[in-house]
Amino acid sequence: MTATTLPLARGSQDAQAGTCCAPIARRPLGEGDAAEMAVLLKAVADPVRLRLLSMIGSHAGGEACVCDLTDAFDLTAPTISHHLKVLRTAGLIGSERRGTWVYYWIIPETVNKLGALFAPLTEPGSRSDRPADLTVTPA
Amino acid sequence: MTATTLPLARGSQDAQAGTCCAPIARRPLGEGDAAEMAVLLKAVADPVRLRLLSMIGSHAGGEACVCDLTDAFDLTAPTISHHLKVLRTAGLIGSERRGTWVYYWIIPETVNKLGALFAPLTEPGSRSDRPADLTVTPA
DNA sequence: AAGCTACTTAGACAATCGTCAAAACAGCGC
DNA sequence: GCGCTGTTTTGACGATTGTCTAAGTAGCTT
Repeated sequence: MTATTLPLARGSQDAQAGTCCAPIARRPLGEGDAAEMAVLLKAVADPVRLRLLSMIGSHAGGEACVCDLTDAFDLTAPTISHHLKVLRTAGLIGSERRGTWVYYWIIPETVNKLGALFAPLTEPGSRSDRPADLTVTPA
Repeated sequence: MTATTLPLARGSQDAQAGTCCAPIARRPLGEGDAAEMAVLLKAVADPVRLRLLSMIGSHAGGEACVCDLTDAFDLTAPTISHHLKVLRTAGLIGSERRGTWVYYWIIPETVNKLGALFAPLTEPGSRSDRPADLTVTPA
């Protein structure tokens, strides 16, 4: 099998690649968008998968073979393979077999969705620290 | 070797608030940093908690009481309370009781850690040749 | 104080997750 | 072909998670 591309269909209003929704504190996340992003987040919410993703993304040449990854962990090969499958199913990485080894690379569009979700709000004049006070007088 | 594996959890060396580590594809994530970020990500890797966080962060006044949040879900109050506790334990939100109601607000420093981790990949050609000096606006 | 509302804690349950050992699959070299 | 190495699949196991009901705590109003 070759590089997998997850359907991840029906993003609400994502006309742009690498974006699903507005930053988390900009506007309430819709039910569908939340579900979609949760799938992505579940895939990275594991220390092993986080390190795998990071090792793949920062590896020279932009890709890494499984043999490069396994030694860094105290886990069996099937477990590493399982984690890679989770990342691949989520659309975070792609894979391809070339001869003996299988290579993995990051799919930046998907990673960028996460970055966009937690993008800092640079919008001035809004809260972002402690609650104002009991005086809730909106402008 | 420097203190790469500190027994006390405390984060590697983040003098910078709202930042834990370099972006995920910049350099391999350390074991401790990955564990720390995974805790944060697990807290957010749920559609209900994602929406809660978003509803709180985007609520007028910068805070929301539980009564504002419960109606949006088809879940019992204890379940909502449980999810809020998970978010609060992770340091993503703060809470305070004022009279009858309990108010929640976002802690942006923690959310920014997630944003920094998935910061967009800029130059796909050059990696790890710079010591990752991202400077987040200190609020 | 008694009753009411808002919210949290405690305990239980099925479902999912992370891990492993064993087996299977895919290429390469002899 | 046969054996060897690299990677994935299968099946199983305990641990964790999301949800509920029931009961508890905190504050207001009478």
